[in-house]
Amino acid sequence: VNRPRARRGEGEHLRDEILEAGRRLLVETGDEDAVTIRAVAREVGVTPPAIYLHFEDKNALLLAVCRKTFEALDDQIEAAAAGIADPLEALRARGAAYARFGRENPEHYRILFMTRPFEHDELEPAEMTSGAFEHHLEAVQRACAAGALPPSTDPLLAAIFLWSGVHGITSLLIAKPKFPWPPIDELVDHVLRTLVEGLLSPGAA
Amino acid sequence: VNRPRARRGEGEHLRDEILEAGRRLLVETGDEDAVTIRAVAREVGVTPPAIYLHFEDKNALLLAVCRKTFEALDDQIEAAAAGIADPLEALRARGAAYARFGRENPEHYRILFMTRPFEHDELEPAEMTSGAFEHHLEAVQRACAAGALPPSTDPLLAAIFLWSGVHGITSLLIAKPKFPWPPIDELVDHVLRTLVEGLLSPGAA
DNA sequence: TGTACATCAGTGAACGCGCGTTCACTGATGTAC
DNA sequence: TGTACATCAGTGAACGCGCGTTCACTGATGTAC
Repeated sequence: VNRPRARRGEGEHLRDEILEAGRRLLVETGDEDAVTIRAVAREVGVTPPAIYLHFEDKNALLLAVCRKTFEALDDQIEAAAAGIADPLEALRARGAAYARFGRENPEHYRILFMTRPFEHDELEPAEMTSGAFEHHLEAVQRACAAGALPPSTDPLLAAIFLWSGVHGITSLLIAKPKFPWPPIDELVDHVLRTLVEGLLSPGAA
Repeated sequence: VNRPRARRGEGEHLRDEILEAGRRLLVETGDEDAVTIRAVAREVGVTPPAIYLHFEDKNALLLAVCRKTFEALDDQIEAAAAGIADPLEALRARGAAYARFGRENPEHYRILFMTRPFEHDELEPAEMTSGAFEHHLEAVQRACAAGALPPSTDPLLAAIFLWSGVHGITSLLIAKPKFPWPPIDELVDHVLRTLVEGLLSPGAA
């Protein structure tokens, strides 16, 4: 519970340490409720009131942790799809990256997509997602423009369909770890392919 | 905080009242954490220690509430599919009933499918689901037997695919109420139809 | 029919705990002169 | 170069709260004789 005090201009440094400690607590305890002001302070090696120098309250702290995580998710998806020319392949790669992120960071995924929205979050709708959904929608639109999806396809509906499908398997794997799942990699791959098949069917307007 | 004491054999009556109060708290507060021993006792009109006459601890109480809810979900799905001859229609009707349950009982759905599994739950895997997944799997197998799905279909994979797809849209609607969803009934219907289209595609082995 | 007594559903008070948040403060860092 | 002083990143103690759980108890209900 001892640590060097920051120099004059280095208040921001502690802010970063606090965020990182919040992230670490989430990962190590696997419990959103474990991220308390006091636990974070303990983790950083600082007294609880020091947190308030950098965050208005507990909610603001959690919100900041989430925003950081959203950026990481978006980055990983963009990186996975970069350089893939075929638009359907790109959609599958994006979905695979999304599912992988969820399985590698289950507690972050949980807080992003499986918990009740925060109380005072005017930023939920779009700002909060750091544009990840917009990027996804654009990828679907590119597939439509390339003629890779049926002409009757509504890009927004198709994008939501894919998102909810990938989210479905990702979140079930997290929520029901004891369910007798078949081999998980094959399962996720099968789901991704079958989802895209559904979009390709001319029956689904 | 006054209520008539139960007669000799009527201890079970209070047990039911406790479960019902737990369910009500979940619905009214919309917060799993609001279901505390003390809050339930307050709701029933009894002192906290009285809860322990009927449940070993807080976990056992929550578990009992969940089991009750699982039964309700299973019942509603079975009722929705009863009397539908066409096996694909039956699958769609089951999915629609599942999604409806989630939207009408968001907090129950959350506790059933979106929260961390409890600590000492040897019953998670199958007993906990009250056979709901088994019933779903049987419905898929009937569709296979009737030749309504491609012969290469693996019933277990197909059942998980449908479950995760319906769960996906259901849980996203609950977790992201502020997202600019298109009209919800049409959206859910579209997702259900497109999921089944995916299964029908011969490409998805 | 009457009475002593066992049963058992529930009470009331208390325990120790960790939480979010506040407040007055301290003491090293950098600056003005 | 030296010193008084403002700044500001943090401390330490305390607040009131609700929680899960325990323990010794009470008092109406039903039963044995």
